[in-house]
Amino acid sequence: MNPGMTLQTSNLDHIVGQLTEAVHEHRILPGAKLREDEVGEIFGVSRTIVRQALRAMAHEGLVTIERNRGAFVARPSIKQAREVFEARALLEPQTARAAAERATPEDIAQLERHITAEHDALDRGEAGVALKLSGDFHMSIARIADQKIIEDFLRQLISRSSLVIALYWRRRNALCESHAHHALINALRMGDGDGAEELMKGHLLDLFTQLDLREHDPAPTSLRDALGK
Amino acid sequence: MNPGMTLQTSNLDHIVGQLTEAVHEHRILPGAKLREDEVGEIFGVSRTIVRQALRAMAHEGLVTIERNRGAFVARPSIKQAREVFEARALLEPQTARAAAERATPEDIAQLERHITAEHDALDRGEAGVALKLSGDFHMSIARIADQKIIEDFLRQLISRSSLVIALYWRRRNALCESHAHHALINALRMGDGDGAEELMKGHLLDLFTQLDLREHDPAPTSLRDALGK
DNA sequence: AAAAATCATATTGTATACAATTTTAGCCTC
DNA sequence: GAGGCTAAAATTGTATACAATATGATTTTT
Repeated sequence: MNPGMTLQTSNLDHIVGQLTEAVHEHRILPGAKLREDEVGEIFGVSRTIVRQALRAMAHEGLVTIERNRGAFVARPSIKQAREVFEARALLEPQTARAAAERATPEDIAQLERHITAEHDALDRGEAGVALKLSGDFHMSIARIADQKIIEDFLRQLISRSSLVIALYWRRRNALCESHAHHALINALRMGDGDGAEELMKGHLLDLFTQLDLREHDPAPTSLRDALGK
Repeated sequence: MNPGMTLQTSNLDHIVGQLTEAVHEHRILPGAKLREDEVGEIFGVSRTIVRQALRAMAHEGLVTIERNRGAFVARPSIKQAREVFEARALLEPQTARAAAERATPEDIAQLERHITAEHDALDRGEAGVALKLSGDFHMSIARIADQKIIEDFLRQLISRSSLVIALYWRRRNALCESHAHHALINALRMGDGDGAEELMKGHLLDLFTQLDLREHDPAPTSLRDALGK
């Protein structure tokens, strides 16, 4: 639309993006404290901006803010974990159907590049990166469906899913979502709405049943290490 | 849970609540500017708090923030208006079903009090208040269904619906939702999940088809008058 | 007179200073 | 050594000061 435009992303967006990515990739774990000074020093901004970022992430469900105690990466309860996947089951199958009816060849190509990157990350043993890319894959489908509001909701749900997986994922080995994602792409390519809807439904159920919804606490993380700064 | 507890709602929550209510009741119309100084003076807080409040409302979709230009009550586009009701159609029927399966007698009683208040407001000619109560009615159903996440999503959708109605409502006369709401309560009382789901689906479709999705601009509002301060 | 440029004002963006609260460490008591 | 009190330090909450930008009036130019 404006090819030469220097896609200016604000300082705030950058901080939210970096922190969000780190949480999605499990470099910062649920329960970790996000001190305002520390974050501000890392990114070279004042606490004013950091507080905006943390509040934005709190609105997305990624962060919990406790008055006078600070911001922590959220720890979804077992009930919340259930609700996250129930909500996804309500939104995503229908969205996959809409995407199947609208997907262009470029859309398909982009999804395939996504899958490739996801696979590569797994090969390199970067499970966190693969998980993050998997979330991006689901977001892409919502984008193809051209439903901005549902896309927003899904962003929150995928963020929370990442936390749920960090807390309740059963096995130590990584999620292997390639097959399900491949099948979905095929349905999208064929314009098979029914198939896409069913595949997505099954995929989400599959993910959910691999959770072990028991209480336990995760190890804390050093923020500086997680952000590599 | 703690009967004597002084339900302390923070200063910030109070401002968000007051502004949100004013928008829901159409005392402040889409496009109206919310100057930080003005809001701060009205509520007796500094711009720091006001900015938090406006950003929170932006996250809910009630406010649009334009860099260096300020915050305005959001003006959903026609496409967004459509998406709002599509999303509601995806979430609310299922939620009504869940509510029908869980509603207690107290829940029913509360809903009926709601309807009464709504009716009274209409009798007094306070269309905005009635609209706000109608939104509360839908929120109550989500609460009864005991789905916090969907409740959050629905809050955003109902907020946006209020803006959509302000912009695109066809007739000058008020929405008459009493009948649909009464029928819904009956289904909930009977524990009739199927009925509740169908009634909600029809109710939302009914609302949507009464919109006139054409462009036009609304009159601006004085903030002080709207908040009565 | 219309359009453009300029300056003054108003408003928002960010950093900093100070207040309020929590956390931590030290010390005492038992 | 465990528990509890006190004081210091660390951290967050809010207001204010200053910088950057946008807005609106005035003047200048054509």
